[in-house]
Amino acid sequence: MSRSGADLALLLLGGYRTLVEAAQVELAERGYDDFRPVHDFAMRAIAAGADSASELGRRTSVSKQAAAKTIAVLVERGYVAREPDPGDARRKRLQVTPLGFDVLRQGETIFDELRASWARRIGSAELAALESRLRELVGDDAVRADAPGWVAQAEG
Amino acid sequence: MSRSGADLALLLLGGYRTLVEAAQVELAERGYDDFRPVHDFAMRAIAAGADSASELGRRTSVSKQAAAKTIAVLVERGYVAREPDPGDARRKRLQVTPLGFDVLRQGETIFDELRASWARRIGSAELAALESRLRELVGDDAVRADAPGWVAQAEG
DNA sequence: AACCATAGACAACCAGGTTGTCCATGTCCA
DNA sequence: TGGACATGGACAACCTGGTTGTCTATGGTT
Repeated sequence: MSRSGADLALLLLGGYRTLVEAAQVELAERGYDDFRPVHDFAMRAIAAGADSASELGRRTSVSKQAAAKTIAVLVERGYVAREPDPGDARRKRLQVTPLGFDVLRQGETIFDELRASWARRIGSAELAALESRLRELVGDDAVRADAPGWVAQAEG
Repeated sequence: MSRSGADLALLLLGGYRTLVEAAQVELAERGYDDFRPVHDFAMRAIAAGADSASELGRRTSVSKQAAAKTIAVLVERGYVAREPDPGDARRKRLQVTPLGFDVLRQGETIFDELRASWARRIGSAELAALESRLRELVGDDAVRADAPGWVAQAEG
């Protein structure tokens, strides 16, 4: 029985952390090493149309320089391709590669499996209730929005 | 209605982040600038008896060097005092100062107020249920343990 | 043609971590 | 008592994921 607000915060962090750590381990076992939430965020934004470093920065609430650094690692790992934009010589067009989509899909699956295992433990209804209370409290957009800045940090 | 495991993770992160950001802002308004969870953790460990950098490192699952860096900022801000240990010339004894206890107490109060405001929004019973489900899922020790490494990162 | 906005590269810096090395001190044991 | 080992802390170099500032090349507008 926690009466303490600080404990509540730690429980929430603990939940996030538990899921992410498990996902990271599982992803590593499937051959995608050192894949972090920040990479996932960036790739999703790119897949969703952020096709340049500046645009990625804007969409993820991060400086274009920070975005460029993340892109550099994604390119190096083969998850994202960067090629000159034929229509604008300033830009380098970004594209998620097939390998990149693989890791996105697997990450998604893993998180869904983790959620399912939680549902088995406390019951589907309870989990759904937990989610909807939380959604009420933090708002729907906490889920999209500028998680990255934070996500970057809530890792290990 | 989220079916997605990824959304669940983001909701949890969003919750943590919402609380911490609000607390940070409020603490800053009360004159404690740039006080981060990592500082809170370290000070609590010191107050609980981690009276040297090495010991603090052990208790917070961090290298002694990292602990020393954190201590340096706490000392610089006057939250922690560091003085030679009379009984062992290798050690520097750490102590939370009265100012340090102030900020701890206020942080605690702020988090409790935030929790209360959440309780007003979704109902005490609902919030308590949310906490106990979460506790079931992540375990009690997620609340204590080695949050620091993570906390360090789940900031802004 | 002149001017301004934009994309991206590069460099310096910050926080909070890591590892490795080193020295001074303390402890233990033959 | 002396030598071996363990411990505390300082220092330096490095990592990641951010920041700001500056610079160049290109594009768009008037």
